Amino acid sequence: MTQKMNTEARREQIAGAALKLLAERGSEGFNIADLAESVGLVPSAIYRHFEGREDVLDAALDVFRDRVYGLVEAARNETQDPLQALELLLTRHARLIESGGAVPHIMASMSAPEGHAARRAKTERIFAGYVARVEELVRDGQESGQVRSDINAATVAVLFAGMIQPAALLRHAEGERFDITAHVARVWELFRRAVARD
Amino acid sequence: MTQKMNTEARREQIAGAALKLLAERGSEGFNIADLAESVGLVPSAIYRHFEGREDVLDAALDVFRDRVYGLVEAARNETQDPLQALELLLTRHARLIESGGAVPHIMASMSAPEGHAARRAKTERIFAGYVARVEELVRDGQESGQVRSDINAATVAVLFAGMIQPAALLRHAEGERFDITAHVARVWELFRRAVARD
DNA sequence: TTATGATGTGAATATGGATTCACATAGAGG
DNA sequence: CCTCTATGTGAATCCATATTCACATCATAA
Repeated sequence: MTQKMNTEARREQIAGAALKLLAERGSEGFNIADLAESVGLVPSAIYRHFEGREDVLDAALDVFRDRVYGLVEAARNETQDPLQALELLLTRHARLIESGGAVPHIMASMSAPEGHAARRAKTERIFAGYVARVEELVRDGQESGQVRSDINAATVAVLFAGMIQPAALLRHAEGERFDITAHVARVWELFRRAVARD
Repeated sequence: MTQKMNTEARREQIAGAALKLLAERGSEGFNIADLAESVGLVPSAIYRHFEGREDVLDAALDVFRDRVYGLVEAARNETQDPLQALELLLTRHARLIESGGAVPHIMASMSAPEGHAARRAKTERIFAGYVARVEELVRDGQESGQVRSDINAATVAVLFAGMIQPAALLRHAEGERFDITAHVARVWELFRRAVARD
């Protein structure tokens, strides 16, 4: 028998594994059997720690949120320079995606079916929260004079998110062939030119 | 009984309806019963015109591809000015999204499960084809001297796609509250500054 | 007008996964 | 060392959908 664990540790382990599967296959391809196998358990064991499938997905989204928001926090703490923080953030995203992290198909959960409105709402909140955090960074940049003040911070934040999403998609589609690090470096230059005060 | 139609017309009708549902709910929430109802048929009738669910999704993706590529063609034909064509294209995307068109969650099909590799591959091809077309427009712009020639056309094309995806997501999430037209107008200015030769 | 095939219908049937349940056992606390 | 409860297991069961099938009916063309 697989070694027993207390439910708190197990929950975290399962949620993490679920996020990984979710990132690989999207919520459509996500199923309890594979999840259980990926943590060395039998399907029914999952129910010792979660109410059911939706509960697992909910927990996975929590992990996702913490990880992504954590990325923003880390970038913020690493430098006082807001523009540099954004660049750092972008790079970290690239690294996370490269390591099969997540991000792309998670957001696809936003298109969750009617019945799973809660999941959808949660994903939307996470995305909105992310954009809001980036927006704040942009505002800081405007106050520090590095970012043009004649542009809308929210718009910039959405554009920033737009640098990540398609890259993640391409990475998922083309795999190794797509050099996300190089792409991100190039697209950053474009972004900088768009938003930096000359 | 619902009026009979010859299979060609019916197929088109069904594929169009399927695309609509897909855009609203994603492939996870897509089911034959709702599809049938949306065209005033009974579920089993769908099988008179399609092999099965995957076949329907395949046809819906065809409609999507034609529509999106058509947008690019239309923008191209409307003006000789490549940069203006891109702006037109962006605006048209916004309008398509606004009218509940599609785009966002379709691309989420890229995360189709293992078993549906064909669907996934097809979606990837469509996305790649879209980016390639935009890239060509960017190249034209570089040749005409409107777009900086020291930047990578492919990178610009991906960034362009990145202006649309998150906007579509937000539109889906926030609905009317998100003024996609206004957003697109603002983000276009950013994009222009990033890529236009001064 | 009528014969015929194509299209539509409703009632099965099939299937893949989630969920439940009765039973087994590890492992923490006394 | 013993007990008792939380955790793990395998075998059902349930359920939502896809899919099939026998039958009905419309559309068309001879």
